[in-house]
Amino acid sequence: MSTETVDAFQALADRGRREILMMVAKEKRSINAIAENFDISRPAVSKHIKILQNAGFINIEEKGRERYCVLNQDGFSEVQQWINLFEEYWTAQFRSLENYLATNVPPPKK
Amino acid sequence: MSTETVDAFQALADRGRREILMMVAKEKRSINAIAENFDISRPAVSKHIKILQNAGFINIEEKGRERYCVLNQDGFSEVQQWINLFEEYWTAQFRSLENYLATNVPPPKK
DNA sequence: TTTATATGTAACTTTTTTGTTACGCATTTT
DNA sequence: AAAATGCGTAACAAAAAAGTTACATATAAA
Repeated sequence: MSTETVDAFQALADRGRREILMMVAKEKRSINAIAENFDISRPAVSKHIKILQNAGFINIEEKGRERYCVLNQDGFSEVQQWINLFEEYWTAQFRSLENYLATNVPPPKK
Repeated sequence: MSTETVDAFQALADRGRREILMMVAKEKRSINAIAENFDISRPAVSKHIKILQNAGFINIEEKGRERYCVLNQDGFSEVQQWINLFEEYWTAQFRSLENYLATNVPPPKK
């Protein structure tokens, strides 16, 4: 795992990482607590978490020898913003459908 | 490229594929027209497009020997829905911040 | 009917990702 | 202080993804 990924979409490409985010959304969890819920080894989970952290999806709260993961909105916003770039396209599509219906389909008689 | 990917997030993991979507959002394009805008070979682009199609991001309109790519909302919706799963988390976060401010920070004197 | 164009696909090679084990280093616990 | 716990990281191995070239096929143009 090239743990230095910073790309939000690449970070989400892995099913396991998405599951980690779901888990952490339910409640703050330590790295080991997360690893217990997966089949893969703890070091592997550790790397996934680093990737998620670098991509801005989670923050780490250090507490003694434990490190708790909490969600970070940054990564989510980045994805959301990208999705929003297409907003214009869909509304244009919708308007052209609307227009088509208005000119080609007779209105329902009440 | 294991062209059979169906996972929306995996489909978006590749920068080039995201760029293809942006291009197609601007205007309907044939496979070759898309390939001309990339450094990679046409067959590589062809595979990317198949992946995007399988993941529900684009539809193909066949027209003679050409194949035009147009956006398909399905893939985008899938991503959007996943992002929305975390809605609850952020509103809870917000409410707890609100609550903190209300109980710990004095109101500004007008 | 030749020739050119648009595209798909198979067979590989190269790069990236993902995962593992082994080990090190703090911080708790006993 | 000694043992146990929580975690990071280096050094691989295995698997998946991405790209290439070579070739096949169908449609359009000459």
